[in-house]
Amino acid sequence: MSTVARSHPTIRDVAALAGVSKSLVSLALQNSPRVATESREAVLAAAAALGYRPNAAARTLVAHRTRTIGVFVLDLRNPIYVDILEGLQAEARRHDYRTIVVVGSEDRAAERAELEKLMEFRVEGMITLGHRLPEGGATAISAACPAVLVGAERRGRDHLSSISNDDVAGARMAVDHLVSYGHSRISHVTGGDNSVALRRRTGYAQAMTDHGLAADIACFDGEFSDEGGYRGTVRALASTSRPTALFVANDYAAVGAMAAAADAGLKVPEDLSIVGYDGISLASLRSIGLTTVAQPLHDMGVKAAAWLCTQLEDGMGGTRRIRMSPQLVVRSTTAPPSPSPSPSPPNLPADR
Amino acid sequence: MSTVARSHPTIRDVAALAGVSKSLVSLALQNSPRVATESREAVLAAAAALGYRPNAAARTLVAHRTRTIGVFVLDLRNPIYVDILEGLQAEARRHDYRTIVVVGSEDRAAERAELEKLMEFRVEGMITLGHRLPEGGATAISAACPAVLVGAERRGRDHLSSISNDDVAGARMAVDHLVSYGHSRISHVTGGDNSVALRRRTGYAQAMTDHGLAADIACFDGEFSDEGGYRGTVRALASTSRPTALFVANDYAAVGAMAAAADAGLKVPEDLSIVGYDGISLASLRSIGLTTVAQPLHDMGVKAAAWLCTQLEDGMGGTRRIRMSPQLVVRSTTAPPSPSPSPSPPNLPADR
DNA sequence: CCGATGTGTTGGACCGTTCCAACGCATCGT
DNA sequence: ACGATGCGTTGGAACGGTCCAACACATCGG
Repeated sequence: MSTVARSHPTIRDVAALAGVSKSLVSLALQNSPRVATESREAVLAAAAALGYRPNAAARTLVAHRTRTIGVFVLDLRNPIYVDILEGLQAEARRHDYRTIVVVGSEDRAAERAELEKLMEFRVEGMITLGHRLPEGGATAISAACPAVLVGAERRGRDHLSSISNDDVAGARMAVDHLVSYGHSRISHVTGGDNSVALRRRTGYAQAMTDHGLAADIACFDGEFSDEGGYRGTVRALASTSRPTALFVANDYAAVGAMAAAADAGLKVPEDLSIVGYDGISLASLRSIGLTTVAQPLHDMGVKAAAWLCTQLEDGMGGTRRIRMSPQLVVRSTTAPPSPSPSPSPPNLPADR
Repeated sequence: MSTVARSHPTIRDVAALAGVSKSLVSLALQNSPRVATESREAVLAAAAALGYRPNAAARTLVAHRTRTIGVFVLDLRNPIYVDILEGLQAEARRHDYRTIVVVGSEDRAAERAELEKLMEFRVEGMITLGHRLPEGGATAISAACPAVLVGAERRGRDHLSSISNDDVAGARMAVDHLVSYGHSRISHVTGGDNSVALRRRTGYAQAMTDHGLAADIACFDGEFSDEGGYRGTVRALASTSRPTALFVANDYAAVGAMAAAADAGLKVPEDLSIVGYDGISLASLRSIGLTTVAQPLHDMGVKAAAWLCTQLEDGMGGTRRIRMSPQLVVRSTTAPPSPSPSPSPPNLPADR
């Protein structure tokens, strides 16, 4: 009892059963005011009886609209994208747009093909979260439809909208916070040489300078990951004038930094204060309680969708670059430096 | 220079430019062997010149196939679904199927509508990760197309395929591991009363009984979350015969358990061993290093897609229930119980 | 009684593809 | 010289909807 012939009933089948023309069925289903209540009910009943579902392909073919926007997400493992995605979908829904999500993949060719399929589906707009578009991909996309890049800042030339948090300002907040606690030997574990990491580094350096701590600027190479944060922190702690506080490029790396501190026998925050960046939910876990600079992730998603939808609705082009302000969230990994600067450094972890 | 008229060129435009008929263009683009090389090149050149992209809607309308499978994901915040999703997409791609993802939402109506759209798109099959389908949704879906439920075990009646890990066996692994370390006072912090949590609890009880530890069975109400694990653990530690080891219902809750242990002044694993469940990447972070029962997440995704695709390709119906074996991953939160069972319990955290 | 007006319904064109039957034209065997 | 064969190409039907012009029919005002 399950070798069902999965052929879907069409509008004609409904029409036949209801004893009306297919045109009338169409009208009735869009509940046009000009169909007689009697025939409307007949149509509805017939449709229900047959389990009729309109065929989206046929509809979009004639309507020339899909009311769909494509979303490219670099990496679903990174929860910041999930938060953004959520905001974005809610807002799109409000404007009566559907979203279809493509997840970035190791296999660049497959990824590219997937994007191509999106265009063949005739998505009306695109939003990318974490852009690592195939070379020329950005312009290829923007040639086909309006697009908004989230979490990326575009340099000058191309006409793509973007929306991002102000990394420079965020980094300054982190430093300001630590300075307000009385720290001065504040080091930075970087997130690599991508543009986001670079901006955070810049903000760090600027803030230190502004506070008259230019001499204490010290950056250690890290990465946007647990491991990267661990490695950078090991090096930072081994340096001659050991920092009393660390600004780490993102939350994952900050968690790695906490592990490195523990391995070095340092207590957080007593012996070492740590500030992360991003505000992922991991940071708020009880056993972590990381002080961090939180991006307005949900809001960034909302704004991105809102702007894209107005563009689509008003048919107006034009590019906008929105930059939003992050917010410091103080938890339990920061505190004033301990009064007694431990004179003999405790056992350092083996450098790996 | 950017008020582009975004009207897409059609196959006719290409034909006109190449000086051939639209039929030939169609043939050439599917590179049929029977078009002259000369005209093929003309077509390709014209298509490139115009930036032609086939219209997926038109294609599927006539082809009656979308080569697309719909995926419903309950909650992207839970990384186990992301792992499954990844495996699933890779496998689907191998079979030349595309996937389109719908994310669960608070707004049940919106969620339902989204699912409905999926059917209107004529996805050929469905996979659901973490089923919380609108009532009757499961059967509604299976009436429209073949479906596979991942991470759910179906009871008897309906004809839906499912694939899950063997929670009972996994829970036994956790207990066996702790027993092999010499623990006997092993308590369980539960994951609530959903079916998955219930099965894990059953496995725990069975294993305890098998080891002759039936008298030591003790379950404390928790939840699949940081908070839930914390609360359950606080209660477990307050019990008269304090456990030396804890089997916690999932990894998030286990992380909460670690926090509770720390708040109680207990060291993990010296004073308390903890085993989680799921094998999410959070568990492998340096500062956590959780011993856990890992589900073969990626593989579950692969198997789900593989089975669905064969069903679609061979047109054969029939339901399968696959149950896969989880695997114990030993890290640093488990150890033999400390020889001196601390006589006076240390300061307990305030119950909150 | 007739034209105007309005209400409910209908056939058919159209959207952009794919596919099929049929075509023109060389080439070939007899 | 002529039918058969093959290759390359073509028009047109179909897919399942939407929408428009046109229709039948009743009602109404003058």
